[in-house]
Amino acid sequence: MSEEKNKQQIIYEAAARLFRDKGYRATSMRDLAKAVDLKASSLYNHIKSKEELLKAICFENAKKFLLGMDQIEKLTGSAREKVEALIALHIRIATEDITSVTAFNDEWRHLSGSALEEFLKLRRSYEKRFEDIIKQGIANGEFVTIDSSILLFTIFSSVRWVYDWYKPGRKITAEDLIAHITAVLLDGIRTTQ
Amino acid sequence: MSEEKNKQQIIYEAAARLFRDKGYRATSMRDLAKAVDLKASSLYNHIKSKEELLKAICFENAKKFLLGMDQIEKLTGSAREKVEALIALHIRIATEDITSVTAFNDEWRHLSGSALEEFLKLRRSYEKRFEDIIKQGIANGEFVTIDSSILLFTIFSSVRWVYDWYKPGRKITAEDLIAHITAVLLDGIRTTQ
DNA sequence: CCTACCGATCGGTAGG
DNA sequence: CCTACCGATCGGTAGG
Repeated sequence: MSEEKNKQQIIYEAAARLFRDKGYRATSMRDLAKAVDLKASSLYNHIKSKEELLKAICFENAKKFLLGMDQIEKLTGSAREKVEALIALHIRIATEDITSVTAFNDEWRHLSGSALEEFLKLRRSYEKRFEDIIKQGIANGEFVTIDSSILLFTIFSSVRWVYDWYKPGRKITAEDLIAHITAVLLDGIRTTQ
Repeated sequence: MSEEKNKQQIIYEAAARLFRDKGYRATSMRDLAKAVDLKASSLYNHIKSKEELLKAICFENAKKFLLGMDQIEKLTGSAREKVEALIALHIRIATEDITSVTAFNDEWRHLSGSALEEFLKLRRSYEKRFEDIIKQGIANGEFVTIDSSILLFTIFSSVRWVYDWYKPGRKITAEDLIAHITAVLLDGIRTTQ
C-alpha cells in the first residue's frame, strides 16, 4: 500500500523530469518506463494515461500559485508589499520544486480539450488578480504610471528565468534571488547618483 | 524559379507558425503539407527534412541577435546606452517576426547533435558578450552592484514575454514597449517620492 | 506533384 | 508485473 503510493510518486517525479528535459511530446511511455525500471505496459498499473501525468503536474502547480495569491490578497499592507510577496512566492515555488514547475511552465499547452480550457481559466484568473494589485499600486501613486499589463508581464518574466537557471549547485540562495530581483524590479538597475 | 523560391519561403513560414503554435514534435509533416496545400511527400521537393526547417529558424534568428550585438559593441557610449540598445534590439526582433522568433525561443532544444551544440555555442557567446557589457556598467558605477548574471537574466526575461504577448492588434506599439520596458529596467516600478 | 508504401515508433490493451 | 500485440501515426523514399 505505502509501496504502491511510492511507486506512483516515483513515476510522477520521473515524468516531470522527462517532460522538462525533453518536452511532453518527445517523451515516450517507453522512456518513462525505463526511467522507473518497468516495462511500458506496467506503468498502467499505477497511472491512467500519459496525459494524466501532465494534468497532475500542471494543476498541482497552478494550485500552489492560487493558494499563495489567496494569502497575499488578505494582507493589509501596501500594493508594494503585496507585489514583493508575490515575487517571493514565485521564486519560492520555483526553487522548491524546480523540475515540476518548469514542466508546468513549458508543457501546459499540450493539455487537451477541457483540461486546457480549465487550465487557461485558472491562469487568466491568477493574472487578473495580480494585475489588480498592480493597478491599485498605480492608482495609489506607489508605482509608476505605466500600462499595468506591461508591468505585470515584466514582473512575471523577471521571476520566470529562475526556472531555467536555478540549480541546487548555485552559490546564490533562493532568498538572495528574492532580494536581488525585488531590488531590480522596484528600483531598477541604474544607480541613483 | 521565383515561384520555386516562393513555395519554399511559404513552407518555411508555415513551419514557423506550426512550430510556434503546436511545438516542433507535435507538428507532423502532414500538418505542414496541409497548411501549404500539398501532400506530405511533395514537401521534399522543396526542403530536405523536418529538422532543416527548425535549423533554419533557429540559426536565422540567432544571426539577427549576433549581428545586432556586433553593432552595439562598436558604440562609443556608456554601458547604459548599450544595454538600452540591446533592449531595443530584442524587442524589435521580436515584433518584426514574432512567429519565427517564438519558434526559435521555444523549440531550439529539439535540434539534434551537432546543430544543437553549435546553437548552444552561439547562445553562450551572445550571453557572455551581453554580460560583459553589464559588468562594465557595474564597474563604472552606472549600474547597481548586483550579481551580473542575475541582472543579465532579469533583462533577458523582461523582454522575452513580448514574444508571447505581442500581437499586431495591440494598441501598444513596439516603440512604446521599448520605452516602457527600458524605463522599468533602468529605474524600477516604484515611484521616487 | 502525386500515389503507394516503408520501417519505426507511438499510447495503450488483453490476458495471464 | 510481464509478453505479446493492437491500430494509428510518424518522417521519409520509390517511382512515375
